[in-house]
Amino acid sequence: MPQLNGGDGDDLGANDELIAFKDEGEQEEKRNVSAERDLDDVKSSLVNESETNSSSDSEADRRPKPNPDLESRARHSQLRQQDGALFQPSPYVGYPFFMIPDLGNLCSPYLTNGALTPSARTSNSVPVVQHPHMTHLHPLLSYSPEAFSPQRASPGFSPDTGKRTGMSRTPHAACYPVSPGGMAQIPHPLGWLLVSSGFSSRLVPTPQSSIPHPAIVPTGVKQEPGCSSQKSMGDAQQEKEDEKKPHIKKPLNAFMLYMREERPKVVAQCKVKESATINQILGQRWHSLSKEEQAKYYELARKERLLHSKLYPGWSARDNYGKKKKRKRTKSETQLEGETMFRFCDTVHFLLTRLVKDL
DNA sequence: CCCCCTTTGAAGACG
DNA sequence: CGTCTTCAAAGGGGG
Repeated sequence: MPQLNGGDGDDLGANDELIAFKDEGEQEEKRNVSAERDLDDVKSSLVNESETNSSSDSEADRRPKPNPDLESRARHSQLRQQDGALFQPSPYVGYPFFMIPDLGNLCSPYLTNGALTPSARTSNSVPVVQHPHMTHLHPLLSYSPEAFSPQRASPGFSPDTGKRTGMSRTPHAACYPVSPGGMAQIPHPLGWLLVSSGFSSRLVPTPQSSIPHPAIVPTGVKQEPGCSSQKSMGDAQQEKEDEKKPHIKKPLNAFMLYMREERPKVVAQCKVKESATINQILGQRWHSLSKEEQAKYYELARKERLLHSKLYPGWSARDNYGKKKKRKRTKSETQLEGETMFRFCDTVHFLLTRLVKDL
C-alpha cells in the first residue's frame, strides 16, 4: 500500500495499528500465496507503468469479473422500463476512486459543505484538503459528486471507455494531503474540530456547535427500543437510562465504506433500488477488487475505528446489542429448524414407504 | 409502521 | 481458541 505510508501524515497510524492492518491483509494472503507473489510482480510493474500510462485496462482485465448473472438479473428487472440498452459492467469498478464519490447528494450529511467550489474540487492542481474525520465517517462525501459522475464527467475522464486521461493517479493524496503539522485545526463542516498535537489527534465540538457527531443518533428522535426479549421485566429503569444515552453507532468497516461509495454507481447502472440485490452485486464487486484497492478501504476503516475509539473511549459494540427492533434468528435456531424439518420429512418418508409396502 | 432481505467485517459472547 | 451472534448501510418489498 504505497500511498498509505507516505505523505498522509497519519498521526493515527501507530505501528501496532499497522500490524493489525497487516493481519487483515494476511488473511487474504492465505488464499493464494504463490499467485499473490506473481501478482505483486505484476502490480509493481503496473505501478511503474502507470506513472506515465493508464493502467486501468490491464488491472481491470486481470481482475475476476463479477458474476454477470446477478447484475444482468438486476438489470433485467428494469429492462421493461428502459430502452433496452445493454448493461455494461462498471467502467469504474476497481478504479481507485477512493475519496471520489458519485453519491449525488444522497446519504451525505456533509454535502452542504461548500468549502471548495466544484472546479476547485475537481482540479488536479488544487490541493484538496480532506478532513480526516470526513475520511473516516464520511470519507467519500467531501467532493463534488457530479464532477465525477458518468453524466457529468470532468473533461479528463471518459466514463464510456473507462479510460482515464487526466485523473490524478494518487487519490490518496487527496485523502490525506496535509501533514500533521499542517492539520493542526481544521473545522469540521458540522462544527467538529480536529485537534492535532504531536502524534495524537481528536475531534472536539467547536464551542458554537450544537450539532452532534454523525455517529451519534439522538435517542429521542427515533429511538430504537431495546429488545425486550433480552431484558428482564424489572429493568424498566435501566431501559429508561439506556434511552437517555445517545446511540453511538458502530464504525463502518471496509466493506461498508466501499458500499457507500459504490452503491450509487450500481443503482445508476442497474437501475435497481432494492438494497438486497445491490448488496449482492457489491459483494461480488468487492471480491473482484484487487488487494490494493481493498487495502484502501481497510486502511480507511482502520482509521475510522481509531478515531471512533478516541471519540468514544468507553464505547463498546456491546452497547448497541439488543437495540435492533427484533433479534434475528440465530444460526443455531435456523439450523435446528432445518434439522427438525429434515427429521420430519424423514419420518414422513418412512411412514409412506411402510404404507406403500403394506398396501 | 416496521421488519426482512442481502452483503462483509469487526467485535463481543460463549463453550 | 474457535464458533456464533450482532450490528453497522441502504431502501424496496411485504406483512
